[in-house]
Amino acid sequence: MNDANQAEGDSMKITTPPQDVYPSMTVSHGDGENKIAPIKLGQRLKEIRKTLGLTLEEASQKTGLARSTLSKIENEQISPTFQAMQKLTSGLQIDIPQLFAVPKQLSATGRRDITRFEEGKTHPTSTYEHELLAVQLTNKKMMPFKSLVRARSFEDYSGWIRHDGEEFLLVLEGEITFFSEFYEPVNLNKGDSVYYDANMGHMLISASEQDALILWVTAS
Amino acid sequence: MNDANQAEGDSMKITTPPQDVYPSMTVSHGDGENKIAPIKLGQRLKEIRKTLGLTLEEASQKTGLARSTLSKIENEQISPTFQAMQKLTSGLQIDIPQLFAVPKQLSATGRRDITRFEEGKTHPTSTYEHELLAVQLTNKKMMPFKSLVRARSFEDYSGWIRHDGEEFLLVLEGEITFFSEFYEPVNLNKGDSVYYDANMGHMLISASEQDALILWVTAS
DNA sequence: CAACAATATTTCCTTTTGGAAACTTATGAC
DNA sequence: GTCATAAGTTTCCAAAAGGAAATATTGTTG
Repeated sequence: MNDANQAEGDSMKITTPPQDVYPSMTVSHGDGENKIAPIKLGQRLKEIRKTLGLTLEEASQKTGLARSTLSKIENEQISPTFQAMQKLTSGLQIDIPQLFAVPKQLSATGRRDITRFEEGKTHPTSTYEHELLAVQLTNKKMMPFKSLVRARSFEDYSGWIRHDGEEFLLVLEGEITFFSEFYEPVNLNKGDSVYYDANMGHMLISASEQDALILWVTAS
Repeated sequence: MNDANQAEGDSMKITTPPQDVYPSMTVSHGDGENKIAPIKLGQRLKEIRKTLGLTLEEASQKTGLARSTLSKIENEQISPTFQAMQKLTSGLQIDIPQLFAVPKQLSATGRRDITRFEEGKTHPTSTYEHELLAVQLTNKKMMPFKSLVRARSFEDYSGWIRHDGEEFLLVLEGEITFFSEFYEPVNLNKGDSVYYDANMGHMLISASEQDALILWVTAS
């Protein structure tokens, strides 16, 4: 289906998308492989402690965990409870993500995930039917998903939807009414879109008899 | 046994978008800017499960943890072990930092920008006809735009397009062939989407007779 | 609202963790 | 080398987590 003619174009128009769109051009080649390595908690913890120049006894004092417990954790003899991990991280002044930091998330170049039509991960709720896209990639900057907005009424909701980040919404099919905390409701038809701060209360309903289909992208 | 903070529960349960949506966390190591003081792990987990539309039973299947255990974790009756948390995060496809993300409440500026169908800011090039959306908002986390893809062959380009950030693409009309540096070309039809690291060279052409229409969202 | 099904919580018991102390292994001084 | 001391590991037991099944709660249908 694809006769990829790898022919390298000579010199034509360099199609550079609108300037506003592409802030900076960084050409960096990465490995191209994005592996989620298994986390060796104990090992990692030991490294951290050593780096800090602490003995088990000192670490014990700082964290409030017993020497023996620390030893066992480091040697992977036990799996610490969340509670213990909190003591660890606060006592040693490290933050949790650091503990779990997958060594090289940095050069995450070369990731790609295709989601075919209606083959996303669906998550039905009473008012929406969400279809998550690109679910194979984690740690994304954006979260795209489609939603089937059921033809219902305002009363189906118990309050504003509100969450961190910004949201972009595009109507793919149908017609919706978009409510938001600081603005009047607006009707959005197929092709219309709205970009808003998701901390602002918002919600939407299908404005017509049929269900509406929208695309949603969120970034925090 | 149950100091149970069930109080605020009811009126707050709203249909929020899927959880992967809220990365809101410093992914990379680095400083300790993170205040991870009040983590309500159970509460947070419950939210996540709900937004994924899962029952305890289903979550149990996916994670391999017993229903009862999940329940107890969600209700903060036990402090899960690291092992349990790993099962949780891998089973539910969430990543750990996310679990600890402090839902930081920042000033909700309440910005909003509606772009009506075909009323964005157009930006024609030889290969595309871009239509920028939500142009009235500056300093956005995401840059959404539609593009009419005119390019028909590889030669229309002079090389890979490459820029900072991540990109999400959804085919609105027509059919395109998506080329990328580290993968084989793929054909994408209406409704298909792809998410990729924009540092990876990429480009696309219309695969059919007509021009294709796509939605593009970029975040850096 | 009874009856039923689906979901969530609690109980009861087994397995595992966490801690004090005993034990073992470095590291040094003499 | 012996002795002394610090660092790390293992033992043993109380306390807490994890799982199966019972119980409670919620939601649906006639």
